[in-house]
Amino acid sequence: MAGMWQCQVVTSASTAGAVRQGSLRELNLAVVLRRIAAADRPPSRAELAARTGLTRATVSAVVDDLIAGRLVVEAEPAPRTGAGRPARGLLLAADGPAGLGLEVNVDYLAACVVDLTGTVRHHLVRRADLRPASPADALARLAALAAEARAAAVRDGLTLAGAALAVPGLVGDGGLVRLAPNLGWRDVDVPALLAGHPLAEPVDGVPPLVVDNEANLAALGELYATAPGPRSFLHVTGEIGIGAGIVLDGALYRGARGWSGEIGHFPVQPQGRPCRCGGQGCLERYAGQEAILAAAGLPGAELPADTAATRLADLAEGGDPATLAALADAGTALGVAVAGVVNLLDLDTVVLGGGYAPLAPWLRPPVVAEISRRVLTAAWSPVTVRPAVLGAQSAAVGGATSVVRRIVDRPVGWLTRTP
Amino acid sequence: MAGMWQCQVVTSASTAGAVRQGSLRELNLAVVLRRIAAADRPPSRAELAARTGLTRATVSAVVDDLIAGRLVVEAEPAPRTGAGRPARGLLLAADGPAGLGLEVNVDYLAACVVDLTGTVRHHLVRRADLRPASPADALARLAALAAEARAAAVRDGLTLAGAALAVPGLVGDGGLVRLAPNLGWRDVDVPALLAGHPLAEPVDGVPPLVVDNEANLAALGELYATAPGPRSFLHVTGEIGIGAGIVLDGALYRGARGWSGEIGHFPVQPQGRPCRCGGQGCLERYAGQEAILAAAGLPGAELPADTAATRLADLAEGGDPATLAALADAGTALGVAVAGVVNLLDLDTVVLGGGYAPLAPWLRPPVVAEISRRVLTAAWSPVTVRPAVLGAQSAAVGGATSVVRRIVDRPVGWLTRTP
DNA sequence: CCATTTAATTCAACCGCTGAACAAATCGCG
DNA sequence: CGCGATTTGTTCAGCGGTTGAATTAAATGG
Repeated sequence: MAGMWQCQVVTSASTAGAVRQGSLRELNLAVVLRRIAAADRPPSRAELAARTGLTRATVSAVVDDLIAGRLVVEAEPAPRTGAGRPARGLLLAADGPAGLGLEVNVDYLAACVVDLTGTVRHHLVRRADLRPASPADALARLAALAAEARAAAVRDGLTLAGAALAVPGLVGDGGLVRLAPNLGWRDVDVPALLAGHPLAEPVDGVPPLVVDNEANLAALGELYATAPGPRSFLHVTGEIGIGAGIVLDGALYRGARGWSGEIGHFPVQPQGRPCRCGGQGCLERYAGQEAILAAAGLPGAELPADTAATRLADLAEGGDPATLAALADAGTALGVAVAGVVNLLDLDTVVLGGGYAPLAPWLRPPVVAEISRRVLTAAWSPVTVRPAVLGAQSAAVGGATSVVRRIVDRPVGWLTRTP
Repeated sequence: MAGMWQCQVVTSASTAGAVRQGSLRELNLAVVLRRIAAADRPPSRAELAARTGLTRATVSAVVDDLIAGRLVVEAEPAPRTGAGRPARGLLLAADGPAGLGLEVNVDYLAACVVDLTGTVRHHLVRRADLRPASPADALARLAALAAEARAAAVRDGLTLAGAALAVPGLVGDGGLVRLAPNLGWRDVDVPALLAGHPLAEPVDGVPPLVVDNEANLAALGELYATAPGPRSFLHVTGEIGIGAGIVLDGALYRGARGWSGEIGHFPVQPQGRPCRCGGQGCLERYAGQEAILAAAGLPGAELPADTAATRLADLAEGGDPATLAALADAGTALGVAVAGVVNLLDLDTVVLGGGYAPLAPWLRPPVVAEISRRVLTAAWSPVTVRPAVLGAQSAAVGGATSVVRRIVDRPVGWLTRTP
């Protein structure tokens, strides 16, 4: 709201369709459910009414719908408050819909199940070098892992409401992976390759699948895991490539075609090292995994991403001079890029995720230094730089959470779907 | 808070309040009015009903409200169509509310009046070197110009619904100008200095004032002037400093504190020329007005912004080698920065505004070249680079338009305000 | 001149929120 | 132990606003 005074905030004016009679209930279901999800302790109907501005009567009716739809349950132990009839707390249901998060990466496959409360109920990881595997083969193995996760969810009485697949590459419309360089994928049509597998077809209770970039889903995971934390931030994922997820006002910014966040080719040294992208001096050539390993004098450029980060962290912990210097240089390059982004987008939080998370103790100081050198507004309000709270494989968790988060944001979609 | 009238999509994770009964009409007023504003020819009630999904009965009721509130008029000459009762076209009223746009810049003051249809009804410009003037003096002269514009609007039967002031600097909450380096302003409290002047106090029919960055308002002006054009783009304003307005999905992105768009200190040459910001090799030192003039061998670094741009354009037109080389270098530097932004935000349109607009014929080629070199996704879909359709002083027009645009986006605010 | 066609209005029905009254459940005090 | 105070949650008439169909309005075409 800066730059504005006498500022009228508009309450959700959609450019899309008209607001029909039923939309009222649809919107209020979302308002109440979001409030329940965001509360730190189970709120009562009366409290929700006071907070939202709705009547207690309306809140009761809305809550009845939510309970009937298995999205909300009443907390059994009534929390003793002062005088008066004791309130019945409302909680998100832990045994209702759940989300399935999947990830295919260079050296592992992952699947996880997250319930409506955001709890990770299952998390399966299979290490495997997938670079030699064909896309069809990799996806077949992923489907098997997904079936395993789904069976575990069913055993818990959960209903999978959808699935999200994280891939390290550019994703186009319809689940088409245009390019995933480190996997060696190009124009891989994921739904087509999964045809026949239960994941791909929305029959029965089987969910449809959305495919997204791993950096995007990791950023969403961070958003949900830190709620109510900052609602706008930059989430930088350092792997072989460097990706950024941009969260603006609580929503992931995807860009015109869904390809936002390409920070790896930010020019940190325009006359510097040539890059395979055709440019020169790209960030990736200074703060990418291979560049850091090379600068630290480590041979294994073929190391798995998290192994590489752990190796570097161990060496830095031990005070290895070459590693410390490599990390300082990488942090400076990263700081130049991050400062540029912060200047452009006026963000107050930067999250170091993926392989950068374990290296944050050494990367953070140079990043902070570059920010305070280059960001003009840093003098008025500081920029927070911190490691991601979710560690590696946060993309799968973020994807699964985004599935259930969609239900919280628009519960009518779930309510009208269940028999 | 991201923005003043940023269109919130209903399904977004907004913490907004509850939807009451009256909100229904409020939202539908906006839906119908926006549809009328966006139509290329005056739509009938029946057509609006079909497009929005509302009933004809509802649309009629809504339109009655809008006509009663002087926001909409019926087009008199009924456009002859085929058989059946002829439709009565609906238009935005040209004699209802209007917006006042103001601009204070280094070498001129401007005021303009824009009516609801987006037509610029009046545009007053006073050339004056404002650098020696005190903020209070500059604002007093601006207030006189505003009064003149207001009188002209009243003569046309227009009602000013609000005013927006563009300043070349960082604007904080409450209309506080934190820093406007080229004006020599620091922590200037605009509303306080205007106290007593009719602009500042919302008495009578006199509008309240919002203060905003000139690059932001210029970008909004471009958005409205090109509608229905691209809904996401980067608008780069080249003056003494370089500012960027970021429009994402039809709304100006303001950043966490309203200070987004600082592109002038994008690192195009990290080991390059030192900059007054403390960094090195900032874009401003290569593509700012002073840098271009110096490289072209022009002495007058003190030239007014538009004069400087015109001078350079004239010289380039005449084939002056030094000027052509200076513009090529500036374009390359600009292209490096723009490519970084496009990579990050996945935008498909870049607009060269302000002083860059007349120089676009020479700046565009190197910018395009850098984009195609450095933007990975450019291969799949091209990035458009073009000059701004509004010339200089577009910020005042953008500000005035933003005032009336706010009414279109939330007509209930106007309807409940008129006696 | 009348059937046809499309536009706009009217009106009873209905949906969902409101506000107030009422029932439920617990605490505090005598 | 009992009764008022207090707060929660539900019930119900009322009402704003949309819906859908019927009705009126105003043109074209044979």
